Parts: sequence; structure tokens; C-alpha cells
Amino acid sequence: MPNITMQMIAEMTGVSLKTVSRVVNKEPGVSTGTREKVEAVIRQLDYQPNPSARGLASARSFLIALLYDNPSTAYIISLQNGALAACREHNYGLLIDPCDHHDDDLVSGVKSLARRSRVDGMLLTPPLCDMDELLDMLDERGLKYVRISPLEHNDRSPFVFADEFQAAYRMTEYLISQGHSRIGLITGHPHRSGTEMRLKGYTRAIEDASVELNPDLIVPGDYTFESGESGARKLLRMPDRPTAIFASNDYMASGVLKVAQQMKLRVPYDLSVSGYDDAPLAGRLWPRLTTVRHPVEQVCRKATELLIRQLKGETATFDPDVIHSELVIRESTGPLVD
Amino acid sequence: MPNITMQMIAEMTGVSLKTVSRVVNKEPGVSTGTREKVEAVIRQLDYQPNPSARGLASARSFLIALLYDNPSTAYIISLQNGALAACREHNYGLLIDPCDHHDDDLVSGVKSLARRSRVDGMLLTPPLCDMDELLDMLDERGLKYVRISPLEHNDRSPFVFADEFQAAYRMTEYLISQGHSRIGLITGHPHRSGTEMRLKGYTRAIEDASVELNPDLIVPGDYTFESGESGARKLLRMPDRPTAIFASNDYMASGVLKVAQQMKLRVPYDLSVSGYDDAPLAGRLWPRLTTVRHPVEQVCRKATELLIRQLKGETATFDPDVIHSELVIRESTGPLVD
DNA sequence: GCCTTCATAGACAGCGCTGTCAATTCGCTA
DNA sequence: TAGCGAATTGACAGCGCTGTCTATGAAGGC
Repeated sequence: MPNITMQMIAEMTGVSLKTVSRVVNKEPGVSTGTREKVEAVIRQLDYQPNPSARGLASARSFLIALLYDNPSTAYIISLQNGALAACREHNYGLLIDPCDHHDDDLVSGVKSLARRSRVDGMLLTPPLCDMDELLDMLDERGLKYVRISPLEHNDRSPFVFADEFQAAYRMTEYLISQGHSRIGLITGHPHRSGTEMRLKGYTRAIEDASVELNPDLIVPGDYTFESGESGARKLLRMPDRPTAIFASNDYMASGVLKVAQQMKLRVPYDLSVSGYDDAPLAGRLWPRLTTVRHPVEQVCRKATELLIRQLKGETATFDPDVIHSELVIRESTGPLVD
Repeated sequence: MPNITMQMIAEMTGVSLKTVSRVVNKEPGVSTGTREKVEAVIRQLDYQPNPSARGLASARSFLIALLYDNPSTAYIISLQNGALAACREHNYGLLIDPCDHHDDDLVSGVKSLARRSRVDGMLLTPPLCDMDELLDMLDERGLKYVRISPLEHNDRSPFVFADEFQAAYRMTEYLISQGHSRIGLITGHPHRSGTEMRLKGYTRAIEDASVELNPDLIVPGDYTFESGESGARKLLRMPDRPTAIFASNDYMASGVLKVAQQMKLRVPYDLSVSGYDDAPLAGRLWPRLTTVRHPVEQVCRKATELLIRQLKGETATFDPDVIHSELVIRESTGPLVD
């Protein structure tokens, strides 16, 4: 069984090769009658165009690359699923590429990937999306890319992000509504996107509620379990210890839970704990974590759609889509009891 | 800056296009002198062959697909990393494809993926690697594939797996060496590979140690956190409860930990708990889990290498590589205390 | 010294599609 | 009814590479 080619479709339909090509690519300039006739034969034979031939003739690969450098497997999988959903819809292939942003050869490595695989565009995730040298190289090579949750929301190139400020604001607001006024915050890694927005959401909510903003209640973390532990120790050893701790991600929150357990504090009676991200872990801990569902998948999907739209030459709507997050209230938080 | 082509290399070197092609593809029949001359120019210009043109001319895509259907993100990432390592080395591209093995259209979905993307081969992971209809379709289409940890170690097609029997045997042996004789086992999902090997490793170790094999101590699980919980409850409510529980994976083990905590059992003093897989979670729980480091990444890497070797027409060594696992002893297990 | 043999190199014809541009047809208008 | 622009359609030349087959030259046998 030889593979089906456009030529075969053309012969069967009685039109030219080029017309079939037009139908397949949904190009304008084909009459409705012809289009339907061709489409019928295509469906009947289940014809699929040959990507190599398409790529060779059109100097495109219909491939995009997803670059990431992140220790969280759940985060990566969410990214991938979002990108894949968009790719499938638009018939693009997705190449994944784990990087190491500490690697001195990162830029040349990505460059070589681009040259080897001939991808049409790239999706850059944190922290790669904030590396200027990398962006410079891509610009220079004329490679299209979309940044996901970059630190700087500048207009150097399109990007997509989630409303982490608002989400952190609402989480803090919720804790306040539960009667808490001494709310500790363990911040995220200083150079990661999100960290600042989450911090700002917290401080703004505190201020808006006219609760006293005590800087001692804000302790630094770096998104690791261990930093959650040490942050919790610092906070819980304070003479006037907080009654709630908002950790900037779920790993740190689970570190808080561990320390609380060791200190015989009952969660949520003695201490409310909330996280951020809604990592799979969050629902498996005991008690289950109150957290923010970070819509990573949707963000990446939007980003991919934006990239593909650009590749197709459609006017890039330079309106950075903001994706909304959702509070997930579980058993690790509760009302203040005296 | 136009792209560099073989033609350009040929002109610069003063040889024919075909000779450059031979050098690039490491084909024989080129004298050392010519080869070096061509290679020098290739390096100098940093020439990269055009995959589309290669693919079109040779009717290959140099792409392989990794199919998976598994809820564990850490597992998937390990698979991907293993496959990527091998792909990078051999200059293949990797397309990932999450599937749903409950989907009635799975086979046609994969078929359509194969036709659309023109991948040269596929990597099948559990449980997809055990779906006969899927294998039938691939055989029919002449698509090469390698199975990863299949249930049946038959010779229908190449496969790679880890020595889970031996690993479970050694874990059980270790628990016995710590003085435990009433060792509960929570088994894995009945239709998953590994489950049976882990069970057999346990029973054989018990028998070999001349400990009485009590069938009541073997309770069914399905690799979920919840099944770990219910399994633990069943075991720990027995009048003569086990002093150690070996859960067939880390999620279930963490369920056991939760129940132990709720029942005020101190781990490992009152109860030793061990898991399997060495999932990231295992090192983050408290106490940290004793477990088996399941070499998923190496297994997938081997599988990918095997697949690529087949695609290159090298005689497929039909020697299913067995990858060895390692015990990771942490704080969740300890000697029996009276 | 002539012919065979092998190792090396090149010529050439596509692979299946798209971009360009020319040809044809159609629907109207005057 | 001829004439004109717009809408359709098709012819053709590659895209950059590989497979096949042929040409060349050197080495070796008689």
C-alpha cells in the first residue's frame, strides 16, 4: 500500500494538484463545489499531507519547541499538556527541550536546536523567558517566540501570564475574613516570576483590610520544601506567632505542615496554612492544603495559540491574555479560634 | 543570510553533493582525506542538514513518538528524559503523545498520529504496551516499536524492563533482616506491569526466609494514595497487626503514613513503612520513605536506543536489557522493637 | 603489459509539496 | 452581444536531500 499523495487525490477528483493543495491548506480562491468534491475524496482516502514535503517546499517545519528548566514535574506536564492541546488543534508538532539555565552554553545549545530541528517558533518558560541573551539570539535569528509568565511585562515580545497578584490578594483576604490578623508570608525564590506578584497581592490585601503590615511576618523562601520548613520555624518561634501562614507555593506549605506537626500545632485549629499552585501534592497531604489553582495549562495553551497565530501571519493581538486563578479551600485553613 | 546547503559545502570543498551527503550520514565509501576535508568545511560553516529534505528524500522522518497514559508526572518526566537523552545522541526528534487507554478511539488516534506525523517508530509505555489491538495495528502498518515494562515478556516485539522482582525481594529481605516477620503488602493495580513482579518478589523472599506466608497480610491496592490508606486501615486493624508494611508504590506508602499518623502509630518505632519507585514525594514526607529507586529513566533510554538501532537497520539484539534497581533506606523503616 | 576487481566519486532523477504566474472561466455592464 | 475585471484553476519550477547507477582510477593477477 503506497502512501496517498496529493497527485492521487488530484487525479481522482479531476482537478489539479495545486487545487488540492489549496483545499488542504484552506487557502481562499477555491469554489465551494470544487472544495467539497476534493474534501470528500480526502476524507474517503483518509489522506494526510506529508510534513517533510510541506516543510521542504514551504521552508517551514510546522514544529514548535517548548523550552523549560524547572524542577517541578507537575508544572512541566501542565505546560506540555497546554501546549499539546493547542498544537493538536492546529496540526503543529511539539518538540520538548529541557534546558539548564545555569549552563554557559545554553544560548548556543538553543541555537543549535533551532538550526537542527528547524522549529518555526519557541515557547519560553520561566526562568528562560527572562534571559536577555537568549531573547537576543532568537530575535537575531528571526525566530518567533512567546514568553510564559515572564518577570518583566515589557513589550519586547508577546507573553502570557496568570493574575498571581489578584490570586494572592484574594487568598490573603480570605484568611483575614477567617479572623486572622497575624498572617505570615513565606515568599518565593527572589528571581522567579510570580514571587513578586504573590508578595504584592499579600501586602496590598493586608493594607486594604487596614490590618497592620508587620514586616517581620514576611520571611524569605525559595519554593523548596526545606525553605518552607525553615521559614515556618522562624515564624512559629516568634513571641507573638502568626495564626496563619501563607506559603508562596505548595512545597513550602508542606514544609510548614511538617514543622507544625513537629511542634504539635494542630492545623487548622492552632494554625491555618495555605499554599499556592494546587500541585498534586496539595490534595494528598493531611490535612489537605488550601491553595490557589494556578492555571498553568491554560496559560501555556494560550501562549501556544498566540505563537501559532503569529506563525500563520495573523496579526498578533498584542493583548497579553491574563488568565484567572481560583481559590481552592480545603482543610488546612479555618477560622481563628481563641 | 541564506541557509547553508549541501550544495554549498560541495562547491566549497570541490567534491560532489553526493559525497557530502555520504560524509554527513557517516556512510562508508569515502576516503579519509576527502572525509576530513568535507568535515572541516561543515564544522567551519556549522552546517546542519535540513530535516525536511532528508525526510522527503529518504522517506523517513527521524522522529519517534513516546506514548504514555499514566497519572504520575514524575514517571512521565523520567520517561521523557530517558528518551530525550537517547534522541539527542542519535539526532532524532521526540514527539510526545499523552493517550487515554480507556478511549475507544485510542487505536485510530494513534494510527492517525502515525500518519500525520510520519514518525519512524514508537515507544510504548504501560499500560499501552499491553494493548494487543494497538500492537496489531502497528505491526500491520509496519511501524517499529519498543515496549517498556510490558506485562508479558513475550517475543512479539522488543522490550525493556527493570528487575522489579529482585528489587521487591531485596526490600522484603531487608525488612526481615530488621526483625520483622509480620510484613503487610499492599499490592499494585492488578493490570499493571510491575504489580505481579513486586508481589512475587515479596512472597519469594518470605518463603526463602522461612517466615510463615500469611495471605491475610497481602491486601489489594491500585497505586493510588487512597488505596494505600484503605489497605493500611485493613492491615492495622487486624488483631495481630503487621509491624511493617511494604506498599507497592510511594503514593500508597504515603497513604499508609497518613493512617499511621491518625492511629497515633509512630513510624518507624511502632510501624515500619516502605514504598517503591522513589518518587520525589518519598523524600519530602516525614518520615522520609524507605523505597526502591525505580530506574525509569534508564529503562526508557535503553528502550529508545534499542528502537533507534532497529530503525537504523542494525541487527536488533533481541536481548531484553534488564535494568537494576537500588534500595533507598531512609527513616520510615527500622528494626523491630518490642 | 593487459584485463579484472575493488574502492571511491559523481550524475541524475526524483521524494511530495508550495509559490509564482499564466490561463481560463464566469458574471456583469454597456 | 462584445468586453472587462474578478474569481478560479492549472502549469511549472524548484525546495535540499538521498538512492541508484555509472564512471574513474588504482591495485593486483596472469
